Amino acid sequence: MPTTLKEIAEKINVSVSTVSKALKGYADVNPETKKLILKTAKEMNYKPNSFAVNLRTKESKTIGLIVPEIVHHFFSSVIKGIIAQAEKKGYLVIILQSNESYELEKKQLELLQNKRVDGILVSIANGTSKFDHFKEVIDNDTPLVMFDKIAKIIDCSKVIIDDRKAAYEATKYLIEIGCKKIAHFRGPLLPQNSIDRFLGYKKALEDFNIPYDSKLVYVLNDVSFEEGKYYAKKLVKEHKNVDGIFVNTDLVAIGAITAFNEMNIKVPEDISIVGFSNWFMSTVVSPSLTTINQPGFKMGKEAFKVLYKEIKAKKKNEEFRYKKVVLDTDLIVRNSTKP
Amino acid sequence: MPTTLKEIAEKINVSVSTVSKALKGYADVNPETKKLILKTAKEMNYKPNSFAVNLRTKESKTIGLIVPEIVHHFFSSVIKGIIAQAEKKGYLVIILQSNESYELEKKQLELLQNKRVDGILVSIANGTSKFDHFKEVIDNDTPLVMFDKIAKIIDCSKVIIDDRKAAYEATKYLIEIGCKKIAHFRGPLLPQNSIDRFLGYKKALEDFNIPYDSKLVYVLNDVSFEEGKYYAKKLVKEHKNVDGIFVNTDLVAIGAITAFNEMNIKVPEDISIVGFSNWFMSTVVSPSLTTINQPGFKMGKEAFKVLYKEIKAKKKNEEFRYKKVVLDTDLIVRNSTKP
DNA sequence: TTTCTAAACGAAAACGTTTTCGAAAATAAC
DNA sequence: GTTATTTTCGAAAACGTTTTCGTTTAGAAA
Repeated sequence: MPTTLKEIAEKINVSVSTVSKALKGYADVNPETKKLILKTAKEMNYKPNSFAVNLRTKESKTIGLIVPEIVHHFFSSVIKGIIAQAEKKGYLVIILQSNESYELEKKQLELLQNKRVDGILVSIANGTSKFDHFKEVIDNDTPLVMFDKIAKIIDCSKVIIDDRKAAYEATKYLIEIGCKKIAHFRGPLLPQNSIDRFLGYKKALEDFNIPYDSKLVYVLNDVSFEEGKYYAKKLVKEHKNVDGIFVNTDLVAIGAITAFNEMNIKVPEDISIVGFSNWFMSTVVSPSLTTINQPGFKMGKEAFKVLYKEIKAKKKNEEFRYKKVVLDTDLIVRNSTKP
Repeated sequence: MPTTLKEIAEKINVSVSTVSKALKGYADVNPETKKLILKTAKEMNYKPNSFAVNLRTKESKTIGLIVPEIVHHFFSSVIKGIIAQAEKKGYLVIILQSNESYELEKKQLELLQNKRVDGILVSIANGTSKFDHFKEVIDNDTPLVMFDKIAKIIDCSKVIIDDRKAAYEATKYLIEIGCKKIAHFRGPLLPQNSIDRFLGYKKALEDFNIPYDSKLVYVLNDVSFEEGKYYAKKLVKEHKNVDGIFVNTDLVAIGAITAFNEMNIKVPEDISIVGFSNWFMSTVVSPSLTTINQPGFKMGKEAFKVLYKEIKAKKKNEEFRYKKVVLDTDLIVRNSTKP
């Protein structure tokens, strides 16, 4: 039903080639005929068939994106940034969610490659400990950029924050306001960022001469509100005099606050809490949560920018060096930490 | 670089047609040769070129999705549902956000059509008051399904909740617990769902013989936390003895609660508040928010299911009747309303 | 006049698949 | 042995572009 080059060509008695060239601004077409072609193309409401264009040019102007979870303040902010930046450059974004599962992640990576997207953005699932599926993508010459949850072992471009430094700052702040016994609710064992946040926490303790106690570190599985509640209760059962917690994620910290409220343990008077990510929710919870601001929207934009450059470079067969972009974070002090 | 049918064919001295037919399970190919073809295809790691398949079959196994905003608990739940259901059927989802803008929405609808997606899911922007761009899509024979924020005037399939009924229930509950003077923070004037919620509120007042006062209805613009705070303050300045508010959206209701907390107005003792949507945040705010549960994930799944049927029907040239799916909501009582 | 250059156009191949249709070979029916 | 049928295969068109390369024509240069 939609108009094709052929139909335009027949209507005004020129060849398909000439129509195509006129539309694409080639020099070897008479200004008069060009004008005529443009006019009739508009009249006939011509829209290039993207399927044919894709086949011919071997690119789809589409990228793939895999995130562990969509219903998540940080990731949805990243997604928003990616889509916004991609649209500026004429790219569309196909989104998939791995649900923190290695199997799904692997399958979806194949899906996207079979669809022949021009590039892939990915934030790695918690369940992923093998990384060959990423290597395959890179070997297949599909540009790949990792963001937020990355694999150190894989050689590709990355857009991240300095989790270790941010965690250090958070813990340091707890120490500075006078906390003596500081616990840590850490993320699962595998993801790089929960490792780094843990290391930042540990380093801060060392630097300020607070003995590190592995019993004060609790390992979360699904990083949920419920787990925050559960481990807060567990913490007060198992330890006395804990006066500070650095928590891997806001959602968990909020769960902890809720538990403390229920147990009539005063935040921040009895215990100070620092979260991570600056979810919107953290301004709303009572007491509001001191946390590390993690710039999701900006991370999304940056991630696409890096990917875009790789796509362009690959197209022109240019040399390309992998980039590592580290975004700034900052500590946002609210009411879950004593002054 | 990737293997093509031709390369397989040459390797084992059969024609391209035979290879294609073997791979697609046609009956007219010898079991022996079929086995050989399948084997070599696997060996050569053959993956069909989706660009060519798209061109040939005139379908992309991809749908488009336009939402007003991605960083939004309800919409991200819907997105999750859509992607999950689409993946089950082998479809991928391209996501765009209109930012509540008519201009963007229109442009993005064209974008998706030019990309020749197999179908489009859309939730209408607040800024949209003309609907011709949707008519065009339908006239172009692209399956279109609206969800949540729909246009009554456009004849197409829709997946919604009964906003009017839900709002009626919410208001009725406020009346039943003894509220006498009930305000309403309504959404913008254009979207159908804020109209319907307002009408439900009004009807409940009438049915229970509470005089309707238009001055108690405040019209929000961007439906934000800040607006919730702003109008809560405005409300207490302009009116005495308001003892209940039905708010268009949880986010706004939470803004209102925050404002009341700051003003030392007790919720629910002085004033009861009911929100709408059941954002996760509503369990966390203090006091937790009584609200209407709006099943986002399910709505996403249903919306895709309806679209899928239309795509199939169109492909087979079958007759198709537009569907209207209405999902159940329920009132969730928490602590922002007195018992 | 002849030769050369430039402008304008079109033929055709190519991208990789799907599917129709006809042909050949093999088998069955008579 | 002939005819009819089934099985198996491949040629070729088609999807709609893009782009190379050759051809024609007109004008400039000699």
